[in-house]
Amino acid sequence: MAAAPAELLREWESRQSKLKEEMIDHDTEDWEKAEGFRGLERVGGVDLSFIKGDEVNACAALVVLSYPDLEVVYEELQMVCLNAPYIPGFLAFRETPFLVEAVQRLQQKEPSLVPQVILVDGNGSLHQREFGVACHLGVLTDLPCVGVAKNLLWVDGLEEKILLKEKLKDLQEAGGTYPLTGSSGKVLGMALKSCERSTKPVYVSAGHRVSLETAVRLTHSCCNFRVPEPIRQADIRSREYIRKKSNGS
DNA sequence: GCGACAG
DNA sequence: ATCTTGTCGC
Repeated sequence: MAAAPAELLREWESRQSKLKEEMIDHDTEDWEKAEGFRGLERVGGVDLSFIKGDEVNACAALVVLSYPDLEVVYEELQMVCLNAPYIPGFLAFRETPFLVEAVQRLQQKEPSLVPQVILVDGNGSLHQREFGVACHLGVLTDLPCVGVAKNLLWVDGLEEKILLKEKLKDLQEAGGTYPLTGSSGKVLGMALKSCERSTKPVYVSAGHRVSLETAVRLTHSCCNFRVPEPIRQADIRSREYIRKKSNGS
C-alpha cells in the first residue's frame, strides 16, 4: 500500500467536513429517550477482519441482534478488497464503503431486519475533526450510529497520557465513566468500564442521531463482556470466516 | 523536540 | 488489524 499523498489527505479532510454538516448530534428516535430503551428491538454491529499478512483482503461483517436479548437475528459476511490504506483519523475511507453496501443489501433484502442503531468498531466524535468512522457511516446510511473503540485515539486536548491512565484505573464499578475532553472543552467521548471483569475501559462516542449520554447507556446495556455484543459477534464471526478461508475447508 | 494516534 | 495457549484468579 503506497503512502498517502498530502493531496489525498486534504481531499479526505474536505470530504469529512462536508459530511459533518449532515451529522445529527442528538437523540432523534423515541426509543433513545424512552425508559429502558422501550421500542428498541434491533441493534446492529459491524467489523472487519483481516488475513494475517494481507493489507487488502478482509471480511466485512454486519450482524443484527435482538434487543434486549442480544441474540443474533441476522448476519452477513462478505469478502472485500480494501483499496485505501489505514491512516489514523481516516479509518472511514478504508472501511465504510463496504459497510454501507452491507446495510443497503439488508435494506433491500430484509427491510424488517434493518437495525435501529449500529454499534461501530471505532470512534464517532472522539476524533481529530470530530468525525470518526461512526459519524461517517451514520451520515451515509442516515442510521443512528455509536462509536465504540477498544483503544484510545489521541485527540488534541485530551489529558496527558499518564494522568489519563490513572483516572481510567480509578473506574470502579461496571458502568463507571470518565469524560474525554477535547481542546475546546467539549466532551468528545466517555471512557466506560463496560463490565465488572474488565480492567481496560472502552471508549464510547456519538456517531449520528445519538447523544453521548444515550450512546454510553446503550453501549453499557449491550455488554455481556468488555466489547458490546453486536461488535463482538461481528468480530467473532468475521475472523472465523477468515480462519476457515485461509485453511481451505 | 518528543511523546500519544481508532482499525 | 495480526502473530498466540495455557493459565492464574474471582
